Amino acid sequence: MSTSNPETLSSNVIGLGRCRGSDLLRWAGLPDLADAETDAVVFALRRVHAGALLFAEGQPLQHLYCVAAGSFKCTQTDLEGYEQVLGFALHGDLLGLDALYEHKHPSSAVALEDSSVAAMPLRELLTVSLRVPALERLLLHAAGAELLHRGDAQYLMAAPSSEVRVARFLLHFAQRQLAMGRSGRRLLLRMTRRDIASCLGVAHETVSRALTALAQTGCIVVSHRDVEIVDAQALRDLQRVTRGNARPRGSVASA
Amino acid sequence: MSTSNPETLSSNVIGLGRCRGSDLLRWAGLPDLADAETDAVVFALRRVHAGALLFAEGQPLQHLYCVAAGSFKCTQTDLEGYEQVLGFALHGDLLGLDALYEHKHPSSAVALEDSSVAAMPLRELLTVSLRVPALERLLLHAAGAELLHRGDAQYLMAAPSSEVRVARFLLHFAQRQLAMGRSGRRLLLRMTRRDIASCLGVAHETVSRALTALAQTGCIVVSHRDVEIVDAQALRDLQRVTRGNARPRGSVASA
DNA sequence: CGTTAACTTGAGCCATGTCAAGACGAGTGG
DNA sequence: CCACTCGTCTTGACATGGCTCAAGTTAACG
Repeated sequence: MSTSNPETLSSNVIGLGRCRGSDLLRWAGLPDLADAETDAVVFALRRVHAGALLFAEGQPLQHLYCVAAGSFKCTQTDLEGYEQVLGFALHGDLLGLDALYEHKHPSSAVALEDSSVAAMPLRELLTVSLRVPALERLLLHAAGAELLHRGDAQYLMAAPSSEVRVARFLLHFAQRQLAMGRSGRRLLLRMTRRDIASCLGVAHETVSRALTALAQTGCIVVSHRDVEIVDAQALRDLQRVTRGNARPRGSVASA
Repeated sequence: MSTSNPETLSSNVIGLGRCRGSDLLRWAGLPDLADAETDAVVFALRRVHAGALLFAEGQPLQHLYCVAAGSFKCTQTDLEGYEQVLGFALHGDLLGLDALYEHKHPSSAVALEDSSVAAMPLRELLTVSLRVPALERLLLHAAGAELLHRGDAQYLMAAPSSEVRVARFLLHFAQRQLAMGRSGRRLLLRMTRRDIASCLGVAHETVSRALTALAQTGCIVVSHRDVEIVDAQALRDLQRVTRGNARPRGSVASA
């Protein structure tokens, strides 16, 4: 185990049994809505060990979950058993929203590391949210955020070249890390290359090669799942490159 | 218009200036929630001509819209001006939900044909939904549906071969047509090949070729934007084909 | 310390993107 | 009603990026 920095880890909530509605609002990016009323609403925390399933495809919707600590991958399995990764959930993200249609989970959530979530019983949530407008706002805000993430994912997958896809993925991930107060340079990818590949719609070998290629240009430094973004601008510039003019031809862009 | 059952067809609402909350519930697939209370809630209908913009990227969120008649494409434009198609909205779908995060539209909606939408002022909606639980349910149901669509889109884009992507697209489209009471065999694609291509993450020429290829196998009959699914099972069978065993031609004896 | 999964790297070939040209259809104006 | 124009769609030719298969290395875990 290499992780030794306890301050970024929200170990304080892990182990405690519960959290308040106002906590969720803060985690989700709506601190202004936290008040005495939402303080009064409490939810149970639930630990999920690395690799464990939070909920599975096809299960009836019982709870919505809010990521308190750790991270998850959301997947869908097709008839042939191929696992499609839809996205990754970090601190403050809600899990299970896509089950609101039909009240049945269309996707699974698997913890990528030891994590904890706030479990929000749907039945209770629906009645309480009528009394507490802030909770309704939270749900809609989170749904909007989730839709944004999916849109971003489509944008990632639509990139013309695999190298661009990986570059966009890293930038996107850095952006989210930054939004939750962590470093936007140092990325700890908790998911496997295969997960990333599935999410981007390429072969996992291609992700490997793209990372190596990006590292050779000096944009990033890669060490296993530890990625440092050295030159974010260079990464962004990559995106305006299409197949045709992909070759930098040794032209050193005036810096 | 050939459809002769006036209940499913919403041509009656076109031209009329308004519709009721209970109408929206029925369109969205929640007929059981329609009652006197939701009958009392009225929204303005708004006509949108073919090719016209319903809302544009970056605009502040004023209304959510529910498609009463016609269809729309949802797009996102990146820095270089490339238009990414995120999906298509049909009768009963809500538009603008992804703006609930930040109250700013991250995507645009363009009518693919002469259409009409119910305009739901967000401010009013948020207060009224506290009184009328059915409306809150509608919002969450629609958000779930939208998330499902996005997930499906990712699944489409993740297919290994372009032929499979197009096959999945057709099946998916047929499924949605069927869900709203139309034929699941006869598809009228209101969008251009280029739109489909963007949505699937391939070149528009590739969509053309894939359609031709599928037509040659006899699965479908294509005439311009009019597609008939002749053998749905064959289309589905295609999906279990990966690149390696795509052409099970006379298996070549290992050289 | 042994076993397994994850990751990297290489080689070859096919699908698909790019470029280009032509056919078709819809809409417009005379 | 026809001629004209523009955008959409189709088809072809070619180069190449990325997928498949395969082997080797490293890290993780019991």
